[in-house]
Amino acid sequence: MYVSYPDSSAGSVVSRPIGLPSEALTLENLFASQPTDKFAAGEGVFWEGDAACDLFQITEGCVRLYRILPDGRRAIMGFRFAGEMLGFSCQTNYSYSAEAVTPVRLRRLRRARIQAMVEGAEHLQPLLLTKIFEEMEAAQRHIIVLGQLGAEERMAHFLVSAVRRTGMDQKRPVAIDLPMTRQDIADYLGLTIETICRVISKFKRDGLIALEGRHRVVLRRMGALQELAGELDALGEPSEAQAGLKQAIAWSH
Amino acid sequence: MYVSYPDSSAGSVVSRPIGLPSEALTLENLFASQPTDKFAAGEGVFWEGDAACDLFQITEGCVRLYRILPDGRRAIMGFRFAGEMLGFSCQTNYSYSAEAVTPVRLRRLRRARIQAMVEGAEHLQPLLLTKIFEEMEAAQRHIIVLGQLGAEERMAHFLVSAVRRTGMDQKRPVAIDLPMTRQDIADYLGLTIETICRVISKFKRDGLIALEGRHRVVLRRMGALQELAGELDALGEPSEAQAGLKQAIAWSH
DNA sequence: GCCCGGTTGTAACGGATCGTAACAGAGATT
DNA sequence: AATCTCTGTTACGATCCGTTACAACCGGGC
Repeated sequence: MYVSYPDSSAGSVVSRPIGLPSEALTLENLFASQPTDKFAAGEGVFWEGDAACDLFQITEGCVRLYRILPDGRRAIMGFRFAGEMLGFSCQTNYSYSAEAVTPVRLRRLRRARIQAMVEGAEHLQPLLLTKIFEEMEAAQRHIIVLGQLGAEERMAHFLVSAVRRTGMDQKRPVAIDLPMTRQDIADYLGLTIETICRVISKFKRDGLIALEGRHRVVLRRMGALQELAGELDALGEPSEAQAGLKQAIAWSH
Repeated sequence: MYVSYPDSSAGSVVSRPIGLPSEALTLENLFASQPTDKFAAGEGVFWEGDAACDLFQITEGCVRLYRILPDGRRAIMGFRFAGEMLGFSCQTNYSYSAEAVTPVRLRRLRRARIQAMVEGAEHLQPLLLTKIFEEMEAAQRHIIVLGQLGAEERMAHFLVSAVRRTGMDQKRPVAIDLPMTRQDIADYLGLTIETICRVISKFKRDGLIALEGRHRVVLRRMGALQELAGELDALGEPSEAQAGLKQAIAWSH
């Protein structure tokens, strides 16, 4: 059962379930009441430089975020999977383009709408800050990966990091989907596609991983991979969301 | 002439000049009323993991921000020069250490104090967001430099970027100070000290730069350097502060 | 001035990564 | 099933950058 509130922006309405404490007015709940858009694999969601009017939550599929350099090189800034959000760290205009890697469903929230809601629900502000801080931490980890790690270390970090995001943890025989292409991984890790392939092959030879088709990897020796990755994730990734939230609350109140 | 307000945290007070329009309550003005701390070259200001209670503005000198990896490698996340601020993108705890490169003077603001002030002066919030967005943009540029550019391109970007920060622009014979060591530059650009030296020597041979002692560089052919850097800075660096401010205002109101 | 230590510069070498190209495989189309 | 196309894989030579070693420079202290 839902109730509608008039929205101060553009005459649209905002719905939320009644009977829940106002603490349940989370970003997730806000997104939940939005319709879902569909994108085919390879389709663009928005482009670098577009006015950043919307925030997004991926319902299904995988999205790549990237920038194209003047000379044509592509730098992938990150990936977003089902359940994750994007757009929070952008200013007036998106600082990267977003493209569907797989078929994607997503919900979008107008910024103007969120801004209006913050007026009446102050506890929303820290939730926004949380998201920004999370993206900042991810960017800093990325900087370290690109600046300090070798090819194998980068790949190991990428795999371990992918497992972390799925929630399942530590257990030895974990299988994950890597829906993006090798080229995507290369552009994300600052390497070439051939180096990606070579490293994957080496991991396979050494028994660290096994491949089940192109886009599915079994991580057979998580310990070894984590060691290769340099325990870099241990610095704040698991409790990231909690720490971010805690801080965001401290910030705005 | 100043007036004091009770501060909700720990019995301290907040001062600001009276008689000015409230728009003059900028971060700069807040810092201006703080005493300055002194640090000798090499001295630490704070350490990664410390509770992030303070924001800082450098009054004089240069500070390096870095993280130490488990295996001892050092990743320099950035430098801060006189007039610049730091600490905004950190959560409950600092995500990097800060060390004086040269003798440094800085002013510090307690976070709790700023938070309290935001209550009574809503227009402060967008100023904080601006700073966070600026650091996010810098991080994204850094990611592209480390992931996509070669050694010469990285160095060219570093030099051009340093000129941009001083304010003076485009004019051919520009001389800048690089107070940090070659090792610092190497750890910032993800290269070794020898590669830094090689590239600097090559730039000198090719007439792109001239050296006046170790820590002073004359950029003789800015055009060539900018071209090498891949016009990467053109993507938002000059108007960064304005765009950030504009967005931050939109965000919080 | 002189010494001394740390920083910086130079060179030679080796290894990691890149670029090209040829091939293999999977999925789509006919 | 046959073909086509795109992606992925492997091999090999080229290049870039890291490693090692050592010399030169600079600044501070005596």
